[in-house]
Amino acid sequence: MNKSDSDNFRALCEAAGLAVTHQRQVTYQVLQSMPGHPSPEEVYEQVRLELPSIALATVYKHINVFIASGMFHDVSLHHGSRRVEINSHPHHHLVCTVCRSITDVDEEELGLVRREEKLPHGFLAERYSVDLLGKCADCQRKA
Amino acid sequence: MNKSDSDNFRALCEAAGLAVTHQRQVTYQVLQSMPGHPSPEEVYEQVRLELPSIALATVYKHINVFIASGMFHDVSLHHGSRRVEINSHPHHHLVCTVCRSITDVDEEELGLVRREEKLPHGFLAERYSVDLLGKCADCQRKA
DNA sequence: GTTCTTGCAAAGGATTTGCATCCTC
DNA sequence: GAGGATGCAAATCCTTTGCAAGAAC
Repeated sequence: MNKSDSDNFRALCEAAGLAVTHQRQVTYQVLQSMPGHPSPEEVYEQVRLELPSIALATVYKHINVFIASGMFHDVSLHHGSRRVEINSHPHHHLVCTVCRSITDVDEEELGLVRREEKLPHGFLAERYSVDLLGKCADCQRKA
Repeated sequence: MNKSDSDNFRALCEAAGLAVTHQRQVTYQVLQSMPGHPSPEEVYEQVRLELPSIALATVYKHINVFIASGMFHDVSLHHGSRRVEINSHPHHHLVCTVCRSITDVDEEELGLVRREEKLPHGFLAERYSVDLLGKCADCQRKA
């Protein structure tokens, strides 16, 4: 990690009220260097190359505080457990980032239009699902 | 369950190659009657009101076969474990329903436009995330 | 009668927690 | 030095699996 990256990380930690530890710094740097959407296990495997004695639980804690501080995001903001979609009408989801509630919105109600164009990577799309991430009325009131 | 619902369920089971059991029928009917996006636990609680001796594992099996047969869907099609979003550029996801791979697409590349309109339920949207569900090039080739 | 399904208990995977020790601030 | 962070092990949560007994075809 060069000096400016390190300074940047210090600044992020200060803003989030986090202590700057060597382990945290390595986890952060590994995350920045990873392509795609790694799982905690995969991050752990990479971090372990540099810090062989780090614990998986520590990497989990790092990921959790990084996400809580907004340094990274979760790919999926849905609940942790499986959820069954019952509504068979085409619709999308209002997902509250505070209470994680999921509310359906009918496709027409959303006002979202997709121009017919080819998708990259030769991907064949069958349907699409939109998550609008924000705050539900209840959580706005409480804030 | 009235006669036409019951006939409908029989037809769905036949199409999917499933035996019509009393437990399955009750689980199906409970799912149809539930609002929102229930978890397997929540479905189990409801089914248990009618069939006190049903096992949670059975409800899990029911949900799995129903989803596999397309009678219901999963709310989230992402991987089961947590995934970290590293790409900080506004983008969306191509999600393969076969191999569950997730590929990023830049916002501009997607050609999706949202008209500025109010959202229902007083929801305050901060950002939105689109999942395009379909088959990736690899899985199309293999099929 | 054969095959599929159920209920139970046990196993499995993912994630969190408690706690003693160690490191930042 | 006080408070937060680490590593370890155990605990917890969610989900699946193996299997004997029972029900559907």
